[in-house]
Amino acid sequence: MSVKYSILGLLHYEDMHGYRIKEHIEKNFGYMWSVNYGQIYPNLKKLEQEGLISMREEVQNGKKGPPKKLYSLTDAGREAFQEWLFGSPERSMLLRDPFLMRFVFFGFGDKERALELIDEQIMAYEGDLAGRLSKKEKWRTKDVFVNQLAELGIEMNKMMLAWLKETRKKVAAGVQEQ
Amino acid sequence: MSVKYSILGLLHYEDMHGYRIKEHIEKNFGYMWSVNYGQIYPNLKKLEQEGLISMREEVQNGKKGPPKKLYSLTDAGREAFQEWLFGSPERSMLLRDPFLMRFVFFGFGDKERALELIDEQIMAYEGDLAGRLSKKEKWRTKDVFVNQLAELGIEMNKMMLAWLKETRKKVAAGVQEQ
DNA sequence: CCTCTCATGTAAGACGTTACATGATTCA
DNA sequence: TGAATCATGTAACGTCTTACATGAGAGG
Repeated sequence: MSVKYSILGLLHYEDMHGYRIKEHIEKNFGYMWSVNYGQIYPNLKKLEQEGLISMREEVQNGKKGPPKKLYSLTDAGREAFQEWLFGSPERSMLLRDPFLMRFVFFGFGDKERALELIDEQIMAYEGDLAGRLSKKEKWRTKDVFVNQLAELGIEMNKMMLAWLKETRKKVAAGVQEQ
Repeated sequence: MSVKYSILGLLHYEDMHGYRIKEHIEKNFGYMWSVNYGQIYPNLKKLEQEGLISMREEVQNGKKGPPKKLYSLTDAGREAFQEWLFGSPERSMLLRDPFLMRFVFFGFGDKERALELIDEQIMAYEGDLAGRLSKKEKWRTKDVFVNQLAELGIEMNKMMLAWLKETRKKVAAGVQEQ
C-alpha cells in the first residue's frame, strides 16, 4: 500500500488536506504516479483511525468552499513511516508498461502499423524529454534524492528514445527484406 | 485488462491450458510480469464465455493429474486481439517502482541507511544484468520484437546501474559535507 | 448566468494477490 | 512415506479507477 506511506511522506513537508495532497503529487510526481480522491480520502480516514495522522478542521470564514481538513503527522506516524522507508526492501520491477505489453506481440500484427505506433511513441517521448529538460533548472531543490529522481526521468527518457529509434531501424529493415 | 489480451497473444503461439500459460509467462516474460492462477483461470472462463477462445478437454489416460483444458483462439478472438494490439495507444508510464517510491523520501531518513539501500539495489541490478547477458544468446528468436524487448531489459539495467552509482556518489558527498 | 476552482466525499466495479482445497503421478 | 510436479480451481481480501453527488465563491 504505497498511497498510505506516500501520504505520510508528503506530510513531512507540511500539513495538508486531501485536495492539496493530490495537487502536490500531480505537480511533483505526476510523471511517475497519479492518485485520485477515491484513494486519498478513504486513506486519510484510515490513517487517522490508526493514529498515524491527526486532523484539525480549518473553518475559514469568507473563503470559498467547505472547511479544509488539515492533517498532520503524529509521532506514531513518523515512526511507521521510518519503518516503511528503510524496511524490508522489495525487489524492483521496472518495465511494466502498456506499450511494451503490446510491443511483445507486434510480431502477430501488421509491421507497417507497428512502425506507426513506434513513431508515435518516439514523438511522445521526444515531447516528454523536452518538457523535462526545460523544467530541470526550475525544479532544482536542496534535496539530492528529489533531484536525482528528476535526473533519472531524463536518463530513462533518453534511453527509451535511443532504443525506440534502434528498434525502428531493425523493424524497418525486416519489412524491406520481405 | 492486460491479462486478457496477453492470453489471447500467447495463444497465437500454440494452444495452451492454464498451467502452461503461467509457465510460459514466467519463463519468457518473468522479468516484466508475474501472473497467478487467481487471474488466469477466471479470465480463461470469461474469454470462453465471450467466444474469444474455445476449449477442448484433453483426457489423457495414464498421464498424471486432471484432464488438461486446452484453449485455442477463435476468429473473434483473433479479431479482438488485433483491435487491442493496434488500438488506441495508451501513454506510457515507466518509473513505477517500489524502490523509487521510497527513494523520493530518503531525504526524511538517515543518510547512512539510504546508502546501504542504494548499495543493495546496485548489487541486485548487477546480478540481474549478469543473468540477462548470459541468457541473451540462448533466448534469441526470429522475432525482432521479442529480441528487442530483451535488449531493452539490458539497456534499462545498465542505465539504472549508472544512475545508482552516480546517485551513491552524490549522496555520499552530501554526507561528508555535514 | 455559467463555468472554473476549491473542497469534501461515496459507490460500484475492475483488477490483483494470497492462500487455500483437491487430487493423481513420479521419484527418492 | 513423503515431497515435488502437474493440473484444476475458489474465496477473501486489498487496491485502484471511474463516475458520480454536493456546494460555495470567483470571474468573465
